Amino acid sequence: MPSQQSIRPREEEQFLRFLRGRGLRVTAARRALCREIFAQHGHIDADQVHAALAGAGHAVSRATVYRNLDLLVEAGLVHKVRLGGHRAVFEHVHAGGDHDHMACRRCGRIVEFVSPAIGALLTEICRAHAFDPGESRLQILGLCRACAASARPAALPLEAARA
Amino acid sequence: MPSQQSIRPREEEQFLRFLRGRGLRVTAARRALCREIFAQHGHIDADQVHAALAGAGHAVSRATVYRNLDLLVEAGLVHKVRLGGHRAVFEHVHAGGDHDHMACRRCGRIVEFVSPAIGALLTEICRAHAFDPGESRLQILGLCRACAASARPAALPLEAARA
DNA sequence: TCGACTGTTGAGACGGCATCTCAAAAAGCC
DNA sequence: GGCTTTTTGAGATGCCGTCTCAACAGTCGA
Repeated sequence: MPSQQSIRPREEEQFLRFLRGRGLRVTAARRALCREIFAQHGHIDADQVHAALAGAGHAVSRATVYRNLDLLVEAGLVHKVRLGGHRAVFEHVHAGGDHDHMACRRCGRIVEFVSPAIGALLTEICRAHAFDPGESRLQILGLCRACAASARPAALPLEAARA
Repeated sequence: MPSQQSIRPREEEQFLRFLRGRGLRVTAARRALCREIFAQHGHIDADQVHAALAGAGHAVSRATVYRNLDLLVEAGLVHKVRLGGHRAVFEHVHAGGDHDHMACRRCGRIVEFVSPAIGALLTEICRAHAFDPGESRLQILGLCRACAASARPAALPLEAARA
């Protein structure tokens, strides 16, 4: 059984390898950002990364956060997800990979789900339309169990329309 | 066979009924905006609506366009779709309804597709997670047939990662 | 180890899209 | 027509993200 400690630095190692492979420089900001991202659980947005870095004593500018988040995405270590068209959130790419999201409109909670069947259907659909798929986003916006329970039953009936 | 003419005003009627039912006022701007939206085909963004109204001699402010597009969405006559996290586009809610989108990263073309199988899977997934679905967005970003053909074969390999 | 080269950073300006503000105008009701 | 309330327009504002450019700091060769 591998020690818990050995897990975290692995992504940093991968990132450094990615940087060197590209001829990019290994800077303090990049290491700190990578470490901070992988110290977080779940989904985190650029502002939260910015704040977390400042909190950890590694204040960097917003521009640097955005630039290096993009690098982490390019390195394949992090996914960028836009839920609801607003601010983007970032998440670790886990080994299991390939999941989609349900976001609660009320409390903002994000739940991940996996459906290999949907992936297969998408591949089929793209083939049928001669469309070369790069990336797919599947999001369900609605109410999580807790918020649905506390919502007034007939206040704002959520039409089941899919957009 | 119903005349072609009878089709378009139907949405305006529905919109006016929606407005009256809500105690909202029927204004020239609202009628013009509704008429302009349903005179367009396919997807149209707020700026295009704004320009179309100006072109038709019914200039209204951007704020009014946004406010009333939201009303059309609330009325269930129009869908608001965010593709790629950028500017939102609006489309008529057709009778067939319930479709998703493929957007070409190069030329911006939007192709709609329908997959009842995916709808059924989503319903199932939501039930499994006790999640009350309001709306789902499924988008595939990639290259349309024409753009894929003209793209350099191995220039920017599109990773098939799903985010 | 040192210096030079070149990529990276920070601060703030900037950009796109959307929303907010508030006085003036218009709709609806009597 | 007069009154009340909603809607509108113009522009400010906000949010999220990107760009600019001078100063800084990795990296590499000598």
